[in-house]
Amino acid sequence: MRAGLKRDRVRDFLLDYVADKKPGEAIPSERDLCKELGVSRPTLRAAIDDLVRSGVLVREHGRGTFTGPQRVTQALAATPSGSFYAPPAEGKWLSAILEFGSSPAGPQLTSRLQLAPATPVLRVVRLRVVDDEPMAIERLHLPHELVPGLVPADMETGSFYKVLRERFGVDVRSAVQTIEATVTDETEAELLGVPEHFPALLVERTTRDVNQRIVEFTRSIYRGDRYRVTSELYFDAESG
Amino acid sequence: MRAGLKRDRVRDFLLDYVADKKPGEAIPSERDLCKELGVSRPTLRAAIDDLVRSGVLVREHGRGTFTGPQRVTQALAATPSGSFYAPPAEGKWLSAILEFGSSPAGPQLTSRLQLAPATPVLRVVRLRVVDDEPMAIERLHLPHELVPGLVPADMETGSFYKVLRERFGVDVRSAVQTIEATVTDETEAELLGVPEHFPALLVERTTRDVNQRIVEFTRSIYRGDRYRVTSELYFDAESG
DNA sequence: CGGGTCAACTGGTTAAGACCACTCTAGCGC
DNA sequence: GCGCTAGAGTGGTCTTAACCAGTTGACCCG
Repeated sequence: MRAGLKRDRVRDFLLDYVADKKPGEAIPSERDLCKELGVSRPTLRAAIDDLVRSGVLVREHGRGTFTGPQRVTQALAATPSGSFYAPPAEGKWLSAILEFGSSPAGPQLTSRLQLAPATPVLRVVRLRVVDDEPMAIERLHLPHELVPGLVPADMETGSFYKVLRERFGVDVRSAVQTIEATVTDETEAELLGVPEHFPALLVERTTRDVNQRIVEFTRSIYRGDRYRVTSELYFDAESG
Repeated sequence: MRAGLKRDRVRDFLLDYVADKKPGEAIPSERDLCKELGVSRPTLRAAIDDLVRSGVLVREHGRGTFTGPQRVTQALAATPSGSFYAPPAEGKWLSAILEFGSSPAGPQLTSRLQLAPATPVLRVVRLRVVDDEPMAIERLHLPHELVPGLVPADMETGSFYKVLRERFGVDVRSAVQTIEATVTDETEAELLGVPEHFPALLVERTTRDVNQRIVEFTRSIYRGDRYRVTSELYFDAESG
């Protein structure tokens, strides 16, 4: 109940429901789910809409609603054996922490993180390295109060999201991400070991936890010759 | 009424309305628009939702709804109004056909389209233009037998997928797409009206119909200053 | 004149219900 | 046995009608 919006609670319920289903399995009909969850159909449909948009569910008119063809977290896999979010389990990833410090949010981050301008924000810049080769530069910003006692070493290896969950009880749930093309500036080129004006992907990501609180805003530069975003799209009958 | 869905008519109305507005200008309040267009607020909001998702409009709680920033944002998930194929400003898109012809598949396309090397393949290069501004270069390849009698004019306006469905009975269903960063070469720069070595997105897409047949392989160059890919992700409990 | 308060906007969420369109299947008629 | 049809079930769309939650500015009081 704490989570606030019914739509979000319904969506989370469906995520849990779908978690141990195989791709293509049917979920209960909308009318049944309404009764079971005690919400109206528009609300239920709004929740399903979210999941359809992100590929978790697939609707088929007249037949039913089914789990999507694959796990969402794998849908945007980057080339080197891992998603944009989860470094590969093989453990070859390392991060060199270039900056680590707290300062007021300032005007930019105020809107990005939806905080008051004076709220302390932890800023971390890290260079992500695989097999001694620099791959990406990540600039993370998170409300400092969320992670009291976090130290740079926590972010050098392993999954940061795991640390968030297990040490700070922050349960990351969703993210909105934009990807655009750019070229490296002088600093970025040097850090990544590529020429200046080299092709690169600029990825901005806003991450939320189960309660829809904004957990982090991250702006990353990925080497254009090492990263590729793959996705699978499904059309409904009317898409042009 | 011909257009069918009210939501779509409302969306088209708003697209026209917004067409000659500067970025950041306000549009009428939702309640006023309801009265003016004779639709209910949920319907009106559904239309606005589409445009917000695709970046045409921006909402601000308590203040109003405004026209979005210049950049065209595309949702990675195929939604009726914001797919990779029918971008937001649907009505205003034009395509200049630069090449249009058939030739044997050759070694490259043999694997891409999964055809025999001698199979005739229709190759189309088109420059996509919005408001007299070049936005992208598309190189399409499709098995010629799929679209007998297709002429260049079929691809200059409107939705190509609609033509496929209604004229040739080819029902596009899914696509696998990869996005990477690149910079324009001399030819591309000239066509797109940008400097050489300008940031751009290279998008490759393999499209299949309902029977899992490969319908097309497309390689496109999108202007980096006009395109941005947006996606929404949900994590399940175990994602790291 | 300054400052706080409140009313009137704005968008945000939810409800309950009606009807349409599509899919599948059981059962009827041949 | 085969083929068609009718109905039940599914998602798709739309309406009316509330109420919640930020934002703004006019107004009143000190």
